[in-house]
Amino acid sequence: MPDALRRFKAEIFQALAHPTRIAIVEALQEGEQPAGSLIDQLGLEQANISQHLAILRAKQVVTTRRAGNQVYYSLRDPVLSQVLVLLREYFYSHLSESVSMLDAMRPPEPLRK
Amino acid sequence: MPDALRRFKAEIFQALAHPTRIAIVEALQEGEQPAGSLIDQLGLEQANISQHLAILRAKQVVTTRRAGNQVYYSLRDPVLSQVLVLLREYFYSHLSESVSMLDAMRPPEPLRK
DNA sequence: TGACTGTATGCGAATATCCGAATATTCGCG
DNA sequence: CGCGAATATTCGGATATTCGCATACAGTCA
Repeated sequence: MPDALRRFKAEIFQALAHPTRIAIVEALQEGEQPAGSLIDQLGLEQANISQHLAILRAKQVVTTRRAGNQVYYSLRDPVLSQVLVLLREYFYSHLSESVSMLDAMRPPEPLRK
Repeated sequence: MPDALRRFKAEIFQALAHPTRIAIVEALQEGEQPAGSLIDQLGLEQANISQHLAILRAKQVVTTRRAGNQVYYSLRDPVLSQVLVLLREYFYSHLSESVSMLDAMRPPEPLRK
């Protein structure tokens, strides 16, 4: 039985395991927003954001509401917000190691090839 | 600046985005354990667990302590534990949809090929 | 209907993840 | 040193993610 729970948690983590999707969730913390507004804020390709939204939808992290032309997105449960808050504290409480981890991890695009 | 934070969170989520790694973290909630003990509990290949442990180490989710022959693993910060607790509540509070999501998502290996 | 805005989906290529099998490494002991 | 136990790393192939581009779909308004 707890195996299903573990798979479930893994799915949720996977849904959140991308900077763009985290940005989306953060933006939705302020309240529901139409997709277009998210696209503006994040400044990425419309199709790309829509794909990430599809993932969040599939994992039921967000819910949608259609209003005429637009689709409003919102977080399904504020608990997900809390998770992000916890991780922010975690990040700052281990700031130095955390940063070095990020550095080490993704040679984050060479300044110039 | 918050971009680094988002990348950091994504890395952590990614680290946790696998049932085996969740099982490891759950096991470590009870306290530190040597790798061999984890292998016994989870009943998976030694190499496989070691690979997952390497990932958790790289993302600094766990820390290690060497004692002679063995390597003891422990959670670096209990906040990660709390995250799992929050998700458990989340899971149960949306139980029916959650289960159907799991079903829908991964036809979880057909009973017989 | 047709044109237009907003959103979603399909496809292909580059990259990353996962697992098993084989091989290394490290430590303690005789 | 050389062996055995505990743990780590490497490699290869199958599968999954991510992205850009092109296209499809839905709703509104004239």
